[in-house]
Amino acid sequence: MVVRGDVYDRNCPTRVIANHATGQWGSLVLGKLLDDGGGTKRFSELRREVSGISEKMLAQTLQALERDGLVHREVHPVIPPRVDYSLTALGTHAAKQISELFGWIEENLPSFMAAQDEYDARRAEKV
Amino acid sequence: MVVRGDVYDRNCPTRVIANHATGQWGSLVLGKLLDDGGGTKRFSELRREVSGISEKMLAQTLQALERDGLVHREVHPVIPPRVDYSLTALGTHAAKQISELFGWIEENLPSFMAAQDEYDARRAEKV
DNA sequence: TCGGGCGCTAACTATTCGTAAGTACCTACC
DNA sequence: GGTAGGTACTTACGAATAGTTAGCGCCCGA
Repeated sequence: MVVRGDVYDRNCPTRVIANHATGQWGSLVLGKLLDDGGGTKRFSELRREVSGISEKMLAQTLQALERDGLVHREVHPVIPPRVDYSLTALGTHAAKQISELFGWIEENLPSFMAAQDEYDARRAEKV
Repeated sequence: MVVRGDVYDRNCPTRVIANHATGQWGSLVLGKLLDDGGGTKRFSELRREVSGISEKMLAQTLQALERDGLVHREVHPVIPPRVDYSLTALGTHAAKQISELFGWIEENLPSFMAAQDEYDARRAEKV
């Protein structure tokens, strides 16, 4: 009787949410929003801090995360326009997990690079 | 002097690895490989268990994960062909983090669905 | 002998993505 | 006073990426 998702089922809505949260841009946006301890960030701040993201993808990503209830969006009707983004309780939990994983990957970069070199070397000698 | 990655830098190799590990298919493959406690899984097992993945994407995903040193690939030269995939030490750690996040998302599916409904309702009334 | 499974790969197509521009308004500078 | 820049987006279009289909050589069970 319990309602529980299953990411391994292609028809489960869980998978869509997982993709938003762990996707290329979603994960980075969540990570950056966590950075300043649950504070708020503006659209243009995120654009600058998440290097390489386009305005289109940032807008699209933020909308998906907002719909999933991971991010809170607050519009201030002033000129120039000002919109603040922050993590919800749900979003904070997700962001912490992602951020932890990313931190671990960053620390272990040398191991990954070594693995890649080894792989490429093995490939080269077999050809 | 410390070599450490930065996922927020578009030129850092860390980002590529993060994308492989958290991407749509990579994350699910890692999760499934973790499922049987570090055992091995065959190509066709993964294809069946990760619902919706195509053979092309599974092959591509496994190659990327192998190159990054997250997955170990062992070929048995028998007929019919048999290839076993398993997690490396690096991969096990990553898979645990992903799996934890996915489990949490699965448990909280109702919260996410509620957030989406609320978002959609707000949208509808404003139009 | 016919279908199916094994682990891929190659060719083709649909979908998504990134790039560049436009929007409407304001501030600062020369 | 005219131009350059900043705000938060949206739209249009070409490029990259993902998914679909088919094929490979070999074997097994029906």
